[in-house]
Amino acid sequence: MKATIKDIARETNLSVATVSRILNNKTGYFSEKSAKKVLQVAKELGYQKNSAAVELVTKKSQVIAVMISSTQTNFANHIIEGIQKVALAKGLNVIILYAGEDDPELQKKALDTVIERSVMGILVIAIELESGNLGVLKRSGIPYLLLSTSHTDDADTQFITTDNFKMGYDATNYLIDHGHKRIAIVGSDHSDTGRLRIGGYEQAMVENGFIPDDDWIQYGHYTYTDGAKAVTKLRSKVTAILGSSDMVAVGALNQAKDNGINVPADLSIMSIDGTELTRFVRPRITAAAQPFETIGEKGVEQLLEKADGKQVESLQLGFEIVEGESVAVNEKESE
Amino acid sequence: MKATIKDIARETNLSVATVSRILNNKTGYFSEKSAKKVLQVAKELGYQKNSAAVELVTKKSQVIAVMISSTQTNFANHIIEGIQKVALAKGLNVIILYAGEDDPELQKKALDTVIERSVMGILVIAIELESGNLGVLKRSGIPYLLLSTSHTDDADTQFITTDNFKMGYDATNYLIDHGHKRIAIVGSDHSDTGRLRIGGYEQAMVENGFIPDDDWIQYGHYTYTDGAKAVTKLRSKVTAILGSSDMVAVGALNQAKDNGINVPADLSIMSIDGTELTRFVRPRITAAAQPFETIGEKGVEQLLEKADGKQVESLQLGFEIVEGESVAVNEKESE
DNA sequence: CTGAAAGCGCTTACAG
DNA sequence: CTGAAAGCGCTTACAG
Repeated sequence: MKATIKDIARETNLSVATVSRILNNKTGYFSEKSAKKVLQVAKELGYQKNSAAVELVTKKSQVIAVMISSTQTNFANHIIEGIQKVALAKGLNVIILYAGEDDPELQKKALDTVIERSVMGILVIAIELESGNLGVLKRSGIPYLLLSTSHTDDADTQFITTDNFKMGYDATNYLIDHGHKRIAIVGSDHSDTGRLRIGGYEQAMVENGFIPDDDWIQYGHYTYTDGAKAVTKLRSKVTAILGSSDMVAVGALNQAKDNGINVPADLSIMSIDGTELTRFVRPRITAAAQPFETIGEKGVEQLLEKADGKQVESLQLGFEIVEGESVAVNEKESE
Repeated sequence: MKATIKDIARETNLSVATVSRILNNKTGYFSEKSAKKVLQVAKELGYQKNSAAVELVTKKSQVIAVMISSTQTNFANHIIEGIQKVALAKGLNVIILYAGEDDPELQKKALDTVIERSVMGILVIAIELESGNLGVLKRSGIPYLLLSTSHTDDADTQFITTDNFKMGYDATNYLIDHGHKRIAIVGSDHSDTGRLRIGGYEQAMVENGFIPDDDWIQYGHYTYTDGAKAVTKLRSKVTAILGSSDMVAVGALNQAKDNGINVPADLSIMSIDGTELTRFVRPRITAAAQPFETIGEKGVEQLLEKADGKQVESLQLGFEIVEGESVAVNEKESE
């Protein structure tokens, strides 16, 4: 039988009101003496507050919900770590829900769960919400923010990402600086994220007078297989590949090895993400490394602002190029 | 303003009792006609039930809580996928909480959160609960199960793991069958899991007449660094290394490469876990592959049994050896 | 098939 | 500094 404040009230000969005040430390509304008694008895009884009751009466929750995709995104963990860190500091609880990335049904289910619980805010990580579901989210009135996805065509929806255009641009320029002219970008999809990365790539190419062949842009879904296929398809048409995720880059690296192509001597490979995966392979992959943990931290901070009724802006964070050994100077074609 | 059943009752000229029955589909307690009206109005009003209220009155929840370690365990995702799959089928919600592995404070916080919400069950993945915290969990009266950790000295606490002893035993025998005699096991800790794996290793060695040198058993915490360090330390004292996790094995593999040691020609490497990580590196690592998804599925099923008041047993699941290219026949010493 | 009523465990104006 | 009371949104015996 779980103890309630009623039990504590009985034991201490105080009212439930006073017990409640003491347990919530409403300073000034109780005496030191009562407090001591109550805390003592609460401990003896192993009292645990009932969140359902608290939330029902206060109509607000101390819970942040995080929705992540159930498919393998190897960076979600890092974002969550950032979220946890800030949440802990602010005394908030975090619950995580898996939702399929492309399955509107599963998205809806996760969303319903979260809305039923009237959490104080929702952070959506790397999920393209189906538009009906985005509508549900909006109408719920619960503050939300998209992390690591952009959705630029909707003014009400803020997001936090790394500067995708600049990552594409800078990474491509890094390869160009190493003497590469025939460069492919592999594994981006047709979402904003993908378009921006490709946009950055194109601008860098064009600024340097290189017009990409059609097949230098290989679309995909940021997967290992996208990278592997591209290598086989492109063969020696390019001297460098920019993978739009670490997974793409590793897929490309392994396929190259399996095809007897030497990385980086015959083919340079670079990636966008820069998770530990790039350190687990040999050669280590040079990457535009996103500040995932910061995305999570800023996410919570912005969400709290929104919950306070403040206007917040979408954020595009910076990044850095972390070098591995997967990019070589292109001797053959350098001037 | 969120709609409640009261609003629906007013609009439909029915009582809240009837509305509640219809919304919960208590067949037999309402007419088709009323049902149609209620459902219609509920939709119009965008009604979402308030879980806090439901849980307060029914005193039970439809939520399974999953506690995972915040440190990098690359297999937790797979277990969670299994959990999600079964939970979805049973109409349960899953919430995930991160808790530090070695930080009793963080464990306590996660535990409190979960107990406050009186979830229907708790699944603890790969966390060694500090004993005070285990006590808290027990006293809460909430059914729980440990996944991928064993805690054999406590009869009240059930767990689901892969057969750790047999994994150590079979993997070692696999290496012995390939002509290896000087074999190290690296990265196990002093928990039950670690002891069992090492126990299996020792038995296989001894049965084949090989007495392990002291330094062939390198303790650790299943980390990349454990693997890397062991390679440098052991040099050519052994011809094969059994990593107690994929991370250990990859660390060993990379350090070997960095030290100019050829895998598998000069050193064979094997691992326990068998996640996708073993497929991302070259050579692919031969591994005793745990059925993580099944662990998750069985976890939910057993938890539900427990919630029904049934007695459940701890489970030790089978596994299979998945071959890569990281183990070679040891020519030099084979008879 | 339907409704009135009690109650889940808590918080918080209001009054003293 | 303390208490009595109302009420959060829902479910469910009980009575009809």
